[in-house]
Amino acid sequence: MTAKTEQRERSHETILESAARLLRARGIAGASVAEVMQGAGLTVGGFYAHFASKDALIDETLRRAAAEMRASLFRDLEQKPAADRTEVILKRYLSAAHRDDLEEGCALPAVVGEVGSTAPEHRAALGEQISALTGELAAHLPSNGPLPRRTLALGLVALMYGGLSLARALRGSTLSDDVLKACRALGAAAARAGQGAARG
Amino acid sequence: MTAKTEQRERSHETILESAARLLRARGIAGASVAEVMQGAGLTVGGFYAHFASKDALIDETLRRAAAEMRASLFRDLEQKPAADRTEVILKRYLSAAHRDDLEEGCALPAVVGEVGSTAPEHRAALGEQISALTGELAAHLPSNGPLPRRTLALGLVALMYGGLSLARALRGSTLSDDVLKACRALGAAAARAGQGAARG
DNA sequence: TGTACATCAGTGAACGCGCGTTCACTGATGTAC
DNA sequence: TGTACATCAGTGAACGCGCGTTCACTGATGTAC
Repeated sequence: MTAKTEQRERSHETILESAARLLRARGIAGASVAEVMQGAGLTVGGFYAHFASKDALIDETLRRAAAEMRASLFRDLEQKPAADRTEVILKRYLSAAHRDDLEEGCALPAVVGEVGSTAPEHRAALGEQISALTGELAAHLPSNGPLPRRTLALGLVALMYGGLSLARALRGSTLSDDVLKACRALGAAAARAGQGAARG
Repeated sequence: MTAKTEQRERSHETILESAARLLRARGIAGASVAEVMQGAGLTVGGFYAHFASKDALIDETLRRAAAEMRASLFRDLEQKPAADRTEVILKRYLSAAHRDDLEEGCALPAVVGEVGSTAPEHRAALGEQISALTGELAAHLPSNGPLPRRTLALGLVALMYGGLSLARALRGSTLSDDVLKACRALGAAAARAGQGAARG
């Protein structure tokens, strides 16, 4: 592999990392091509040698960011007792640290609203990532309750996303902390009920 | 009251209605002043005789839209048995009809993400409305369970917002319907558990 | 190994566009006498 | 009641700005002989 090719791949990677940071912190519209390139130590003009369009960049960044999120959310989960895993996941996702780490946390709060209103072109990429997250979460949930595993997982994804998104929007107030706490409690209650309501 | 004053008030109202429609369908950045005025049958220039800035318009529109949402969400609830009210609320908010009626439904999906990332200037207005919604919801929940009423209410608000927001973003796929259904099921399970877990 | 040419990652200025906001203006309504 | 002037809701063109995208170019790297 030539030095030129290496350089190119390194730049591509750096651009994606810069884009991920900006996407998470400022959303799709807020992550301008110029600023993404500046964050990668490059200038605007070179962008189109790496990506066909801003939309292509966003799709690729979305996929990357979601994969990173899944990796960190489910990391080392086998070490925990099966019965505790749901609560561990809820605690990780709905933590003050995650809420406050705008540049490295989950990208959904910055992206979902725009996909629903002004950026429907990213619907497919978002759908894939929501499916992947739900599937992986379902695999970590104990089975056999009144709620099908996938139903519980999909509901928990919506609850976690909703709670984090609201908590970020309300950052700085006690209401923000209350939202996180309430979602953790509600999620845990639902998981217990959904998995073993018959046990009382 | 003079004809001039009446005209002015009518215009103010029409602008707010147009703004509400655009805000719900396209979010804060997507609701441009020019298009809001056009939707009210007026031209751009006249806007600043009615509002100090776009931010002032958005704050006022947000308050109006949230109040309308509460009114429709809790309408005629006294007619339902107390034990069914939570599920009625979940069904109303997490319905396909609500998901598909972009211009008249809840404004939160179009607004929360932006407030969290690029429009923190509306944090206070949003916080007030989330508090109001949570308070009113809590008042409709039966009390005495392991989860405090307000905790349950706050969790349900996050779940409902999260579910509707995701369902709108994924509009057109079966996944979107699945999200609504899962959130209704999870919300109902949590409410039952939260209110009377001791009963088994 | 040394030279001449080709490649191509990245630069930086320019484009057309839509944005929020401003402002000189118009013309219907309201007021004073 | 009729006339002259004041008010003010709304118009429409213009502003400066940031956006995504294009493109002629530079200069270091790679290739051929």
